[in-house]
Amino acid sequence: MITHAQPPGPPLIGALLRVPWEVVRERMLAGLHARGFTDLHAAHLNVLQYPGPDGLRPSELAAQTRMTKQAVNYLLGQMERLGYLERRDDPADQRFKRIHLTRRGHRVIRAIRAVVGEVEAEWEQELGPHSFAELRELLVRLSSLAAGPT
Amino acid sequence: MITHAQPPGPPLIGALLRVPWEVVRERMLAGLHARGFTDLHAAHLNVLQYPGPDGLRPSELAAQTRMTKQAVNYLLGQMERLGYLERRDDPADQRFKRIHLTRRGHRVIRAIRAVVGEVEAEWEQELGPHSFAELRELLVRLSSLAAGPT
DNA sequence: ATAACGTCGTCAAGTCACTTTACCCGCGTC
DNA sequence: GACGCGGGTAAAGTGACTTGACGACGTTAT
Repeated sequence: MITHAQPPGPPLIGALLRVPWEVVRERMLAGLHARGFTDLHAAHLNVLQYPGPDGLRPSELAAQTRMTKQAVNYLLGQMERLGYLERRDDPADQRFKRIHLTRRGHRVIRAIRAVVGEVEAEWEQELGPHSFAELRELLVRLSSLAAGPT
Repeated sequence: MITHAQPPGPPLIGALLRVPWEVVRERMLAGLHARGFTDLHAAHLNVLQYPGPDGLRPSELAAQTRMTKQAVNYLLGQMERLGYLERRDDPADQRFKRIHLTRRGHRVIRAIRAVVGEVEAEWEQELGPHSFAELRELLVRLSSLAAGPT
């Protein structure tokens, strides 16, 4: 432990959000590997991020994840080869494609939710049920106004 | 807006932490660019992350940011060339180096805190002072037990 | 004293997740 | 039927890393 010349000041909301978020992210990846999905990397979590890519067009997913459509397609190509999803033609419009999760893909989504559920349970235990419920509700409000302050 | 066959379930704590964190991260970078620090990229924020690298050894910073020391050194080299910091020999032990922020480096740290302060003020306005204070306190508890559950 | 050892910082090469640029292909419009 | 547009994709280039190796310094054992 080192004390600095100038005090760091109060903890910033940036660090306060970053630290738990990184914990969740690491637990997700470790949990997937532990459940046998050893061929998934951290980058693939971006494609699987809530609520999942099933039924979306690649461009929609790109907009949602704030990546270029090429970057998304690069990851989709890998995950298709690994058997997690398929890119089929949209029957209504031949210009579009639709992402369809395979059974394995759906299992991954469930696995992620299970892992996050574990983390939530641990935190609920540590913070107490009341505090944890309050935290969740505040985060819901925060992330809804952060996403679209309509 | 598309409704899916299977309901997405309640919003996961992962997404709830990720969305606001990404907002903060984007605001930090945009704020630095707006204040004239246009030569900093997203990766440099990892080096500057709370409470900042001043006085640390490269290895300590690597451990803190969970990067390899080579990755940290790569970024430190860039930021040294850009005039944000210097790597000097530790006077007590010639094996070590110490990171010293330059004046410009200290200005960046202050700029980041100012930007995050703006975001905090906005969120406090939207959530109300009481709710925001509660959110911060809960996040402090959460990220302290996430970091080291001693 | 000096030799062995353990880290720290760093150089070099390789890898991976992207970005940039460009193109083709359906569909709707003029 | 030519046109424009937007979506998906292929190819090359870039940046942020990882992996592997190594010399320098200080600490410990001989």
